Amino acid sequence: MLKRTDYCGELRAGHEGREVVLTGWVQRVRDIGQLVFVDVRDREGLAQVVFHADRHDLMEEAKRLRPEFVVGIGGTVRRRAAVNPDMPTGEVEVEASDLRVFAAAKVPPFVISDPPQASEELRLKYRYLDLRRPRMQRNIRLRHEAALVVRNYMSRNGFLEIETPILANPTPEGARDFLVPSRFHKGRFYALPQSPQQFKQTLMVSGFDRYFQIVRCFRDEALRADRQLEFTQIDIETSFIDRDDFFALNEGLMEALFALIGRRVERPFPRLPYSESMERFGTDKPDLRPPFEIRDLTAVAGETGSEPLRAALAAGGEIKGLLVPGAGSLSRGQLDKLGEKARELGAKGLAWIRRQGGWKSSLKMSDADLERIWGALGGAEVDLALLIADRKETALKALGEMRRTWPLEDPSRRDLLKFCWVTDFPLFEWSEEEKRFVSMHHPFTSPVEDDVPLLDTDPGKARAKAYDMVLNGVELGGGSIRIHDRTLQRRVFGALGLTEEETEGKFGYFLDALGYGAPPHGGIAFGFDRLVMFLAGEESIREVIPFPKTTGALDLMTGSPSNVGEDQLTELGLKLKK
RNA sequence: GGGGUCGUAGUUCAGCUGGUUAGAACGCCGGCCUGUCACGCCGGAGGUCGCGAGUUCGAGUCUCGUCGGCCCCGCCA
Repeated sequence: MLKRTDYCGELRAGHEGREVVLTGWVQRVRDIGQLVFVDVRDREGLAQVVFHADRHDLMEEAKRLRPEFVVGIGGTVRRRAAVNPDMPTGEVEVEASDLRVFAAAKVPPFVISDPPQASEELRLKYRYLDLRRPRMQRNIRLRHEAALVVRNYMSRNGFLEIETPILANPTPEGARDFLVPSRFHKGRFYALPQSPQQFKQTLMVSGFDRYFQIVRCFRDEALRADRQLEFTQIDIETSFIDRDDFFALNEGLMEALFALIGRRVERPFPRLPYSESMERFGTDKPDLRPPFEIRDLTAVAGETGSEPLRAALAAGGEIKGLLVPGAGSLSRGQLDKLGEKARELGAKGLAWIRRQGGWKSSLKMSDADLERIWGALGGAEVDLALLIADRKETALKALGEMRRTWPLEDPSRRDLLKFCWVTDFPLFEWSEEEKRFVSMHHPFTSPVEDDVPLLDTDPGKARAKAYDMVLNGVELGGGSIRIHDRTLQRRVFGALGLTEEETEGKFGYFLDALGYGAPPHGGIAFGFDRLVMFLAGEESIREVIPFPKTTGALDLMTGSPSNVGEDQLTELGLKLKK
């Protein structure tokens, strides 16, 4: 057995004259007759190996090499006559004196190269080949390094990584559970955890004080570019917590993670209450890169003579405006397109104003009135004002979406890292489907003290001690200060419409635990895959997961999920319908 | 649950208002080539047009269904 001395991708001019042994996969063979060049690839990169005619036996063997053969090569590192500046190892090559073919390879269904020359479908079917691509090797390595940063950072800050069960209880709130039938107790089921929420809070009751875990979570919901059935969270919980200190801790974690890609992070992160985020950006995960935001024009518009605006006001609506810098030269067609988009987003219509070469607007209004609105928005000559008069939520949502998707006039803004905290979320939201309040975050989230009385009178108005960390319009993580008082926890369950029996059945042990001395505590959970995706500059979570499922929830490589035999079902006390 | 889009050599794609023998590039196979590095040159093989019905004298092309990929809405405490 040839024993490797160096990785292919690590050979440099300094290795000149050294006897080396390389192992790896054949990337490409260039046979030019009396001379054969073979590029050999391993996880660190490519190296060129050259076979000369004076070693006839070796060269004949080399001519039989094909892409993806696994080889070991012994030889001497030589400086190249003609340097290849496109290759990190381009200053040297290995003059072969030994060649071992460890394995031949079938012709691969696609060439291993970046960018991939195969559909994602094919890549997923032959994932083991796709993962050989340098880009995938880099992504998976980055994932490892990110996990290492998290573990080191958390441990340095006094946190213990503690494992929690994968076989847990179904939860009445939240996403659909993956169920696991119990063979010992037929008819009863475990559920895979949507998050270790109750366990980590229980660990706080047990006095572990500072917990974290890089942990797999499971949610049986539709898949997306940024969502998988199973995904990984950085789960964190601490006791006796000061919110400012906790925010700083998490900001420090981001600082450490983004240092992996050489990016500096501006701290502290700005904080904005949910209501402000909605008013200014029309979303609870604002992208702070675009340098413009939504303004309220309700008061100004009421003073104008515009019939449609006054009618919207009379109907209880509000008027919101978005001033888009430099967009004053849009064509009528483009403006019509925007109007159509606004209607798709649920607004009744979209009005616009611009002033290049005199006032122009879709609104019939006096110049004085236009001037008034323009002034309220602070518009300049080249800008474009967009107005929506509608129900407040509709107007904000539509303008927020326009803002979010507006192309940035300055491309360098795309590269900015704009973090923020969104705080004071509503505790509950009304579920039309279930005709009851449901937790916006989760049922263990503490209400803001002042709003506790609202639990009985007007639950929809109660605010929560919940927070999200948002980066460039992407939710990286969310958490809250938890309820550590048993009585308050019961009241919240009550407000959610859970009966005494349900509460006892699903959360009995937990309420009991809270009764034995629970410290004030809180925490957060980050989407680890999304973070790595951001670090890697990828558009899909599947690019940072070695073996992901398709959006149809299939594993194209293994064929999972699969059918099971009657025996196996019977043993579990299960019978398939139909 | 809903909407959009795609499916044609091994791969990535082209294929017009339905009409002769379904093309290109890359890859693959064979030959030549002593400094290549997307090597080059010459030659060759390779197709269930995802699958199933239907319309038609005739379907890769039109219709319906179905399977699969991707994106979005709902959903994702």
